[in-house]
Amino acid sequence: MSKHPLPSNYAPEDVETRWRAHWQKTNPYAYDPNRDRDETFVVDTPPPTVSGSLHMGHMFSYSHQDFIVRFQRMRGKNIFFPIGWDDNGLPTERRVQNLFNVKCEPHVHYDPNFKAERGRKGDPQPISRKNFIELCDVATKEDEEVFRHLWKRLGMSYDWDQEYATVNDHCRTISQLSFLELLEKNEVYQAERPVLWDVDFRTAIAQAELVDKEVPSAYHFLRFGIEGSDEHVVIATTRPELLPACVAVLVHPDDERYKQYVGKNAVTPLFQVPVPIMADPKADPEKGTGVVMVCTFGDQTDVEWVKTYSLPTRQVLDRDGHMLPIKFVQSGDTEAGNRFVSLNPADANRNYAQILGKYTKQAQKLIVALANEMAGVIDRPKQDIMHAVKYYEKGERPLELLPARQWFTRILDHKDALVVQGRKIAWHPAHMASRYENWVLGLNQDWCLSRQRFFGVPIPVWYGLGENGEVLHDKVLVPRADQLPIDPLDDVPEGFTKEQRDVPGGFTGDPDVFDTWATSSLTPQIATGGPLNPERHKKLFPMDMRPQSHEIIRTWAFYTIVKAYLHENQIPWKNVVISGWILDPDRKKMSKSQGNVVTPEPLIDQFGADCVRYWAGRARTGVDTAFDEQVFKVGKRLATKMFNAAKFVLGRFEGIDPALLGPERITHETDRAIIRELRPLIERATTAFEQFDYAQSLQLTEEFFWGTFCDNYVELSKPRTYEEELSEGRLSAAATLRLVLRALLRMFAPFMPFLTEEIWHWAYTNDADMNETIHRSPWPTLEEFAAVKEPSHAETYQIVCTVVEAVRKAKAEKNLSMKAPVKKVVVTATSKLAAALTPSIEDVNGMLHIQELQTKQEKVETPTVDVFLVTD
RNA sequence: GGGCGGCUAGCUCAGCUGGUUAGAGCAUCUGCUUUACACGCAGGGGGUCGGGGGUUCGAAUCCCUCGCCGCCCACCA
Repeated sequence: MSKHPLPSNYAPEDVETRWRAHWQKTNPYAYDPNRDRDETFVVDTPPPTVSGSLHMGHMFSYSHQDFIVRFQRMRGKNIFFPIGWDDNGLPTERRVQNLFNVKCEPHVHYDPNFKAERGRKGDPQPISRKNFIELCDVATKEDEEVFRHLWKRLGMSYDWDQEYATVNDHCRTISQLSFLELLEKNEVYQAERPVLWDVDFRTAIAQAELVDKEVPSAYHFLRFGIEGSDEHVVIATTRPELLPACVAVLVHPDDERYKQYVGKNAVTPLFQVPVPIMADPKADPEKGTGVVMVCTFGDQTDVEWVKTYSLPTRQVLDRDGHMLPIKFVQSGDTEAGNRFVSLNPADANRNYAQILGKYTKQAQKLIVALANEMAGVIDRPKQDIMHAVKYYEKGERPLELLPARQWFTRILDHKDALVVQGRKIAWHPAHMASRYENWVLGLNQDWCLSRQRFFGVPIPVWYGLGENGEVLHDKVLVPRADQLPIDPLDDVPEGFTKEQRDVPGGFTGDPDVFDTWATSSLTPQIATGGPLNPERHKKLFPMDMRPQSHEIIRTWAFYTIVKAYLHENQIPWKNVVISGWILDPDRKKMSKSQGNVVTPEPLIDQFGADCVRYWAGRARTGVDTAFDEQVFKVGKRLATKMFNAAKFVLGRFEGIDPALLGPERITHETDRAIIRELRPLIERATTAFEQFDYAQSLQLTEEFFWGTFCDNYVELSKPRTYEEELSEGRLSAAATLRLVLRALLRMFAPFMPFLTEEIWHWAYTNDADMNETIHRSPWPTLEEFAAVKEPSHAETYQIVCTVVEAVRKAKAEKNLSMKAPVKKVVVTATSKLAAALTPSIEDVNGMLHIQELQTKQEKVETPTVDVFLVTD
């Protein structure tokens, strides 16, 4: 690329396209594996979910990462900043099903010759999990391209050689290795127990994936008879359809209303099932009627009570949320399976027949209708309420609790240790640490790892089969590490042949896949190579920074901390940097379902990537920000200003031998004074950035650039730069302009990488060497300006600005042009100060066209300025 | 119910390890063709820093309390 002629107008499209292409060729962001760890800054990049939609939040939070990375790079750090794509999970499954009209059937075998057909008509074609995953690869490749394109346009400084996708062999191997290691350490285990179950996705989920939704509901007041008497108690329930699963009735031990019934049996309405009435302090007399029916899998408390009192298990829902077949039998018949003792089996069975096979919601309607028809069941009219119900975050119907065999990772045992780990990490902003801690302390279940889905990393185990073909869950067959990744539905365990699959005495593969977080929690190991590349892992882990948003503290951050702890007793990174959300102007979260999403690319088209990044840079860590297009306009103005200012400044020193423009040439009072102002800016902007506060750094730099530099200094120095002779004053001004702009450009570079690179190459690099880049140039330091002497008075710059302001104000009040001549300005100051200021006051004269200057020497604390305008 | 965060000019936000008349940008008003930039420049108006207590010579900044708003979690008979 040859040096570009100075364009007359700032056209972001042109500038950005050229530099994007140039960086693509020169790869200035490559990671150097040979440099030491203490010179390296390691980022645990968030892999975006590629099958999800692109939105403003992406550009927002990814810009934040890049600011910090670019700063660290300019500080001389070797940057490890990989990029990954998260393709696991439900969004991809759904996309592939629609795209190719297929469905995954875990028990169909792999067909190596299978060819998918886009937009195929007819019924979905059943294919094996392996074939399905191959299709996911095809689809996600296309989705990745969309993100890759955006990241490049946005100017993300990734090392594109360190790219990964969470579904590729490497990631599946890392994920399966992690599982096997934790299995060996007894940190994962399988158990059959009630789990949170989504009836649409037909899978178990983890506590971290729960969300509450406020939904309309109602209390139904049902009369339970007291066995052997005419009395009854009334219970209030929101789930009358679970009545067949009722196994006990509880009251508070001190509740005078019901004390007399404890020890007796209640009889459920409609089904006439006798159940014990027991006293339990957890029964709240204030809630409902103070009487609670315990259903085997009603809610978490029910599950606890069933366990505490060894109550019988009555499963009434299947995995789709339908009412299971149940038979009510006479007392004396054995109660087993779904046979429950009833005082009146005939009525009970007739009533149950009405709801058999129905989905819960419909069953509820029917059972309420039935109760209303029958005398003595309903005690009083239902009471409508709104209450929060647990949902899977991606689900559309309420979760149920169902008994199922699942794999779990132990986390309850490690709660305290995990809190300690969290405290070893610096959270930015700091208060985000309490979100983590809150979450850890509130955990009440181990991490459910297995999902009854298809697209994901397979759980790498098989089970032996018994004589009768029953699955022997105790007989877990594991692969060797060097066999990974495996799919137990296609691969065969050692010591078996493929003919022995699913036959008595043979083996069967675990049909489940991991929770996507089981893999995502390993992004550090995926990037370093983890156990597959111990040398490199040791060098890069723990990492320096994890950037992410706050809603996934309980998932991504938490699980990553869990894995690092369980595997290595380590923290995964030293810093977590949290980005907020983009809210729409009404302060609602922008999301696709809300229809308030602004798509990213048109904004880049309109304003340029630098402006979009500027917009992101204005938001502090962790702070949710209302989307405000005004900010883009401000960014655009800043870019234009920078473009114009740079062009001008460059013209002021162009053609002068750079050897004459070093810091030692800065001899003039005003010039030394602005350098004195620049020093604290460099210090503060640097400190802010070191503390991950990019927004503060940007704000300080912007203020200095616009106010101190452009509006005042450039004007003050202008007359001297137009002198014909290469006088000391002119050289001093030219050197100052050159060096201050050079520092400011670098301080803007992390935010506006395209424009700053452009300007950098106009003036600050060797023409021949196009490998030079502002992005690998050193971040400004005080040492650069060490050769510049202090001004003779510490407050010169401020006082000069006061004088300027006074003159400007006087002119503005008379509606005069700034170039209107001023008859006289009198600055009253102490003699020492007046003497010190004289050279700078000369600059003011030149700038504001003052005909006569007087410095009056008096003993005043602060200088005063009197302005005498020309009056006709 | 618990936790966290926020409430500062019309709007979006800084400031909050206590210290001169509380800041910026946008918006608004008055001017200015000033040879880098009208995508500019200068100047003005506009806030009892959510309410109420307290500590202090001094509080937007510290403490207490109340009120809204948001997020997270728990309970959900």
